Amino acid sequence: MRIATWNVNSLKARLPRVEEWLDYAQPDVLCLQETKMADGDFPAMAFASRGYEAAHHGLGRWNGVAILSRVGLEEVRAGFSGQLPEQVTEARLVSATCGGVRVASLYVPNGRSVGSEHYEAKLAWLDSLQHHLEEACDPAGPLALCGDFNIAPDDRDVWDPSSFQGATHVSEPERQALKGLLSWGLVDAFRTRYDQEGLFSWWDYRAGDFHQHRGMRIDLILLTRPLAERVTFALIDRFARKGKQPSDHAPVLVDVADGWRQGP
DNA sequence: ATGGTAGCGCTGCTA
Repeated sequence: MRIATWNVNSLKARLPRVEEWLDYAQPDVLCLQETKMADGDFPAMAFASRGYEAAHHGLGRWNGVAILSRVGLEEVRAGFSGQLPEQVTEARLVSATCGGVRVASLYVPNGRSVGSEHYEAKLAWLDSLQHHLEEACDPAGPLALCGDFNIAPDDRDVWDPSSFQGATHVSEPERQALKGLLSWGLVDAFRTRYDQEGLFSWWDYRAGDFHQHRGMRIDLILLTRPLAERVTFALIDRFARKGKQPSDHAPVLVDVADGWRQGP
């Protein structure tokens, strides 16, 4: 099964690029973030015509997450476990079961600056995600947590660690929150295949950062062990960051070999 | 150079 994630920075602006990418990358499941649209504007037909069912959770001009699947889409849920619909004020998490895998598409708050109220809200959101895992998920089951985590797991995931002193995305509390998710029973799938530095998934639009190789790896696919043990291929598709009207993020994909379905 | 670009939507916010 090929599982992918992509922060598209407006699905309206990016739809032609997403359609093109679906056609050549052929993911079985694609998680999208920052669709920046309400559910009523979601272009479901563009995906249905390619064989993808879709679940979208969006409230308007900010955030917005979706899951596209051509291997089934069941038990769709927006927000955290136990969260009532009226408690969901930002569209940052949607989950569904696709081909036997519980898939979550998530968009962690940016945090803006360390110590700000937005930063505290980011840490609180990550804490809610941790509780969601503990209450609603099973580390022994097939689970894929995909999305824009707005955290670079390690110094090798940023272009220049010294220039990120005191910045968000690399602070110790953020990295500890990510480690908490991993300790629960998740594996950073990309790192099962590559250990080099300088492999990024996001580059600021400004100052020519992409062409200067100034980026960060903040878009992650976290898999429970039954899936992580069967990763055969992983890729950050930098070609999708080039050309006409690219997102500032590249898609990330992993292939998981069959066999994890076999239970005891 | 404390800069720069993109998206939304129409003013300034978000990233």
